[in-house]
Amino acid sequence: MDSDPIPFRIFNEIGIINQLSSAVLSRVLPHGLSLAQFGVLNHFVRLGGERTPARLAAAFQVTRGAMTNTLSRLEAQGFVAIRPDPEDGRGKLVTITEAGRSAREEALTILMHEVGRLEGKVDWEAMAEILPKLTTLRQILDEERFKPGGQ
Amino acid sequence: MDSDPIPFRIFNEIGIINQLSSAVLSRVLPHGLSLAQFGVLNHFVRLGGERTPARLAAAFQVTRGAMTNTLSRLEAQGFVAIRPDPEDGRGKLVTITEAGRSAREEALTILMHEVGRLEGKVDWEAMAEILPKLTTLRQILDEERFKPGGQ
DNA sequence: TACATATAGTTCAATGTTAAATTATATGGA
DNA sequence: TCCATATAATTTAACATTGAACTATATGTA
Repeated sequence: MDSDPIPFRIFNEIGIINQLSSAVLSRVLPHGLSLAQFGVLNHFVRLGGERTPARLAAAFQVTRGAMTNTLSRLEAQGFVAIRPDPEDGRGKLVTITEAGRSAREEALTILMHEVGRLEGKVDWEAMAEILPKLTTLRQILDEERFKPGGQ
Repeated sequence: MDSDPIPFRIFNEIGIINQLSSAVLSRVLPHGLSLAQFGVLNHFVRLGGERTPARLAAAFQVTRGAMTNTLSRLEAQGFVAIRPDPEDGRGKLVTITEAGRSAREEALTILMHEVGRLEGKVDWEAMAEILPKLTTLRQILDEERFKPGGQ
């Protein structure tokens, strides 16, 4: 591993961190929420308004099929409301419900508590410093079309 | 997103980078290899010798079920050889075959080429600097039992 | 020795993802 | 207006993963 080229080592560490963190976080989420589902609720709470499924899929860098699946489950639980787009017969408009807000609130509390377990172990100051570099890398991968098949 | 606590922002960026990078890398891999399969072949080329499935599962931080699946596919393609452990009736011993070495070699070349597309775009010097911090975070998550259900 | 417990590996259902095919609606030019 | 093309969303098959249940073998202790 030490002998691997830097890019491979970076992608490898990132893959493992993602595996470890998402396994735990999704395990503690309430209401059977997945991380993807929580992400959508969070998105709505912070940005407000309505979004088309296509726009959500783009925001989360997943295919529309994946977003259809996520939204169906959220709708089945009553956490989002979906209506036809009055201005585009092909489209739909999604928004969060009150139940969705409550679920997101509860989930956020639990996630914060779980992450709190790492307090004193992880040097979050150091992590804050590397965050911009991660963001830059993410943006480059995104722009470089080093990304899923655009559909 | 800017308003999220640092840990969430870190895990979020890491999740997206992982999604983008693994989607592309697995798409270009030859012989229908998955990243997990490539990882196992790579492991054997670099470390040599034989390993039990359990040890491989631990090394890659996946469940044994997942490793059973990965090894079955590798064996079906003739890329690894699996034999009973002569010293433990429950166990098996896995190693890479010549065909596996060739496949890994070819895959590595293709992956390097794909990553090469990012040359001049990504500042790998900066990435090399954050690597130790990622490694530290990964180790903490690992030790903290902030990890999948141990089985 | 015998039994309780631990460990190795497999199998299964459920979930989330991609990629491709499909249906429905928009849009822009001939 | 008509048609070619683009876009929105869904559906489906294939796949990797988890977590739990299961079988088989080891190990340690009474």
